[in-house]
Amino acid sequence: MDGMTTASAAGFEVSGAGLERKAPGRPRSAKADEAIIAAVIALLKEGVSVGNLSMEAVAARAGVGKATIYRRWPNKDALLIDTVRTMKGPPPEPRGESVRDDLVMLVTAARTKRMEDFGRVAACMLPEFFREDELRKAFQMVSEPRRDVMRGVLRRGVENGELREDLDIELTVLMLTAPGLAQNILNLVPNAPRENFAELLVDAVLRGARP
Amino acid sequence: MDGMTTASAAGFEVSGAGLERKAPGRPRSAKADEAIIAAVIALLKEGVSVGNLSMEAVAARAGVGKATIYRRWPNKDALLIDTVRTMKGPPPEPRGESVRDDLVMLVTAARTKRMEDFGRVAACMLPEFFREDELRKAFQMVSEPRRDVMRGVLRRGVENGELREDLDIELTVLMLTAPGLAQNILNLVPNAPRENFAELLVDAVLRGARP
Amino acid sequence: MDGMTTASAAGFEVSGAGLERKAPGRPRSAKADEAIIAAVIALLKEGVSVGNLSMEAVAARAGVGKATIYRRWPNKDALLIDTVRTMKGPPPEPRGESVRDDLVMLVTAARTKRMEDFGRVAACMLPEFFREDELRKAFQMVSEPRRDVMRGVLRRGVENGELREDLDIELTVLMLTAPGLAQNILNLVPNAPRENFAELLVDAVLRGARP
Amino acid sequence: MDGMTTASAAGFEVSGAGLERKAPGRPRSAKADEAIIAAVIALLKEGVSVGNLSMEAVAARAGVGKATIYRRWPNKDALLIDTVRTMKGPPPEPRGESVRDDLVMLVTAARTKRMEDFGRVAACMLPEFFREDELRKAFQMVSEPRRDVMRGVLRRGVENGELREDLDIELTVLMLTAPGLAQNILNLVPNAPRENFAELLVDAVLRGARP
DNA sequence: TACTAAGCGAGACGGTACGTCGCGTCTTCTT
DNA sequence: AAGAAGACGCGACGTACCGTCTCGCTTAGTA
Repeated sequence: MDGMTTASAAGFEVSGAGLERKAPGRPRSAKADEAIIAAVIALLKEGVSVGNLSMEAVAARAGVGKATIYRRWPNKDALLIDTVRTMKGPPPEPRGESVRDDLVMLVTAARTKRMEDFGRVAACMLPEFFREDELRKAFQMVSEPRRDVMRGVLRRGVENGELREDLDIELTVLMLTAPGLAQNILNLVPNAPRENFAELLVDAVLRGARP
Repeated sequence: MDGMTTASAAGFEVSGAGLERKAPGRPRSAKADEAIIAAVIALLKEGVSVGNLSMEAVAARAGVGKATIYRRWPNKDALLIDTVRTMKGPPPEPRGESVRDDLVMLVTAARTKRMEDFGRVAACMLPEFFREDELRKAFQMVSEPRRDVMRGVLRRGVENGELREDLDIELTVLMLTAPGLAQNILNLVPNAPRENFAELLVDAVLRGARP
Repeated sequence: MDGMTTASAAGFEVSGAGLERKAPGRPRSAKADEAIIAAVIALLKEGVSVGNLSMEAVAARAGVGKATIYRRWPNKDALLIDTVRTMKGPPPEPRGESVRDDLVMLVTAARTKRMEDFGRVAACMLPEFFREDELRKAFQMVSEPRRDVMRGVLRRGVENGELREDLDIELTVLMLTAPGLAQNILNLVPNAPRENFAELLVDAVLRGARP
Repeated sequence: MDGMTTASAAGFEVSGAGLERKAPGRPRSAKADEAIIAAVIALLKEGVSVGNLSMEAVAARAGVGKATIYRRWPNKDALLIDTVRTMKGPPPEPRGESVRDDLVMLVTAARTKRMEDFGRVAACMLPEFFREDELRKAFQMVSEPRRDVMRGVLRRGVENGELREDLDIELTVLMLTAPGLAQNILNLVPNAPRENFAELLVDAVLRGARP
């Protein structure tokens, strides 16, 4: 699902099918796919809030007809989900030496410029989550691979004795992830530490997670 | 809140003046203020997402003309800010016995039904924060008093030796607050602990915060 | 009805009562009456069409509260009727020498600058006539005295042999009045004569009205 | 009218171009054009005054979105102009036998039920003429063809000796047209003749127009 | 002199309509 | 069949006035 280039699997659906017959008629233009996603990202970077991001503007910016967008995504939400997916890219791979270094790397990776842009878009979709639970799930799936990597690191730490045996993995994931979210996506807590944030956070968590 | 009864101080303004002459003309109806806020809350509770929450519907529900809303708030955002302020109510007061108990109480208080409703609305405003920084600040001000209470508890713990002398207070506040946000407002992390969440979180944090 | 100065008889009513007891309380300000009518006229002269003439603007221009207007006139129509009445003033008096000269004078008097302003306002009320027949009647009453003068001149002409014995007086009044209306009020016929209009019209009509 | 089928040439513009390339995109629906005009006429016939004629009501009655109206006409005036044009239809053709009969026919034709409806609408637009001179001209153009027919008849009468050689054609047109206007559009003169109005008027005018 | 009742400027009130914008769909011609 | 273009029905936006209703303050005549 991560490696696909066309948007056809979006809209909350999983492509499912194995070998489909080649469809008749003119094939969809891959160029259009990219132009559309790029247009969304460009507009968002220019400061257009998602509420103000109109499909009309996206189409115009991408040099594409509105129908071409709706042929690929059933609505604005689905388009945004795929945009988010594209922005995130593949999860980082831990080096595997010390648990602390890996966690610092993972927490840091969640706070790059790229992820800030991602957060910007993500935040814009939150309101819709209350309306459309499918959308929320689709969004969670975008981040799940990264959390899985972190779970792996923590499990490794428990196994090799670096971390307490009875460590609550899910809670620890949340403790390591949520502060970054609150900063990136919400930017809600005004005067939280910004320098060495990852180290500070990981150390604070590990202090209570060691045996 | 803060003692002000009319909504006129909302919309990002501070009333400022001390004893102003009574404004001429018919005064604004306090009944309308309340009816409008109540209508917003009612509609949100009925499952209307903020994106779908129309000023027209609010006016109709409140039995009020649209102009009466716009006379008080310049736009939907400002109205929602005030709604949020109203929904939150005053911050809880810690008992002052053990730091752990106070923190558990504070974290729990952030996860009541009332706060969930609050989160629902808050989430809907996030997108606008990127457009309008004033709005973000206004929103942060709504939550700041609660965070101040938590800071007080932590400082007390540092002073009486219950907590490490070099504890990073802001980081700890973030660690105690963010996971709840991520659950309440974002509900983004699917399988995080839900039972005894407050105890589990506080204990995990304290384990690394004790001397 | 023509000589009254206050607007109290407007709104399609006739004052009726003879000697009323002086009402208690503060009496209505004659200054306000005048200021309101003057404001309407001023605004209309500035090119505000009646459709765009808002009671709010009238009140502001007159330095008067809206209620002060509505205390005197039940609605915009009634106010306009009275404005029209004021603009017209009393009908002219014929000299009584030759029928032709009197008619020329009367036709001319209907085309002064003052009457053009009147026409401007009058035109603006026409649409309402289809809605409110009372309004039409009230308006007709404003012009009736002038037409009565013309009827008198024509009847005198018939009696003293200047005009045909079987002259249709009403039709002749219409023939002498309507062209001026069509020019003044409607300005609908683009290239009709404008110089010596009154003489030309009266002579053309009389040519067929002499014995 | 004038052969144009879509409303696109209305709104005070002249289509101008000769053979334009077909515009891209979905063409405007001719059905909508008709439905909108029909809705206006229907509403007016039901007694809705033009002041009370809301675009919203027109859209609803025509089963059309408001934007569809505004895509064709810039405002209510332009829509009414086109409605008026539609209501009027082509000018009547004189038989060409006697001048008197032709004039009676023309004056009569200006007083049919259809023309009364027309007058009803026309009256409603008068107020706007003072604001928007373009509108007045557009309106005059609607009636001009009919006046041209009448000018033709009068000129023929002058040429064949039925009418005075020095007859003022424009003035005579006005004398024959204005009384009907004053009755139809204004209904301002209360007790003017209504039976045989056309014959009476034409005879009165001709009495002074014969050699 | 104080009381009472209405008028007054100001402006908020519940409404209705405005003209605009964006949604997601449709209909045209072109590639 | 997909594409660009753009019209379609719908519904919300924020504004402007309507005619009504409070406000606190004159401004008279009556007590």
